[in-house]
Amino acid sequence: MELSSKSEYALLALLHLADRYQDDEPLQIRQIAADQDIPDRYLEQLLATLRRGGLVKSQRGAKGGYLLSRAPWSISLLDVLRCLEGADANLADNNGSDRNLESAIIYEIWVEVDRAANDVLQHYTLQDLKDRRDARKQLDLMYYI
Amino acid sequence: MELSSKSEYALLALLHLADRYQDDEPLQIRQIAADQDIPDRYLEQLLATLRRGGLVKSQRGAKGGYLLSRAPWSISLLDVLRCLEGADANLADNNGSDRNLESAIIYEIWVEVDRAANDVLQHYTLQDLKDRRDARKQLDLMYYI
DNA sequence: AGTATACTCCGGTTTTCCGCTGGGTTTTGT
DNA sequence: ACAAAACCCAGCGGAAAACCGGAGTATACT
Repeated sequence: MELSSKSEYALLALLHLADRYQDDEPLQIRQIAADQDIPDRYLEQLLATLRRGGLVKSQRGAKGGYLLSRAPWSISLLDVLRCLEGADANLADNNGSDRNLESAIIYEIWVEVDRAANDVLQHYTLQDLKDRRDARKQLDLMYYI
Repeated sequence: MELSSKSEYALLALLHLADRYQDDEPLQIRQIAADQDIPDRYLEQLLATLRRGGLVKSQRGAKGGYLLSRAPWSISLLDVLRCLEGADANLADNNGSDRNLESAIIYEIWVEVDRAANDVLQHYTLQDLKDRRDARKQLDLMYYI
């Protein structure tokens, strides 16, 4: 139930990329890392994972950087988190089918918990995050005036 | 999103205790540990935590052991998990209120995810687990005949 | 062509946490 | 008195998370 730094960093970066989805100017790691105060070498790894997962595409060389490969409204938060933890690849995924009855029951409940969480994550997209942030910005501005 | 051994062990132990909630004969750590194949020294710690959380009470000395301090239907799985992770005590719990706007938004979503998961956990009690297990036992028996 | 800029790949390090173990103390029934 | 249990505290080993570094490679710009 803990939001890892990994997930947060990735989402922040993707939000950044979503902001300039229109123009095809790529955004550099250094840029994102500096803006959001994220260790750049670590962000690099995460973006590499996201690239392998097909969520972003990269442009190498000078003037290079990263771009969102799909539209912001087509990328759910579940997509992102799945991509990140899918990289760790829990191959030894104990489904608990071999354990005793009590453990199996507990595992069943856990599946329900997981589904409930995933339902929420699936229904939010990067665009939703962007919209919510922009709305909040607007609001803060109004209070200021 | 991972069911820890800690949580599973605790639930298994509580389920055991729920089974003999009627009689006031306490159940020993060794007993539970042996039945469910749990390292007893570790289980000891977990039960201590559950005791401090008020979910079980203990009887010291010979013929001692543990008893459920409340009725099985009044203890939700959320109660149990909260008790366990509350012990770790994330005192430095960053509510993200100090961070920037983007992080705050992400944190908000995470709160929703957490609530969705907790809703499921809250609505299952130890009694529910017990009932479900017993029903499953019944079912297996029928298949056997 | 040459150079600066950026990603890419691969590995190493540090820190943190989980699961687990051990030693010694205190309480209680017989 | 003795044994059986909970209690308390402290540490350990491995794995994962978080982070850093270096050498290589692709690309743009001049």
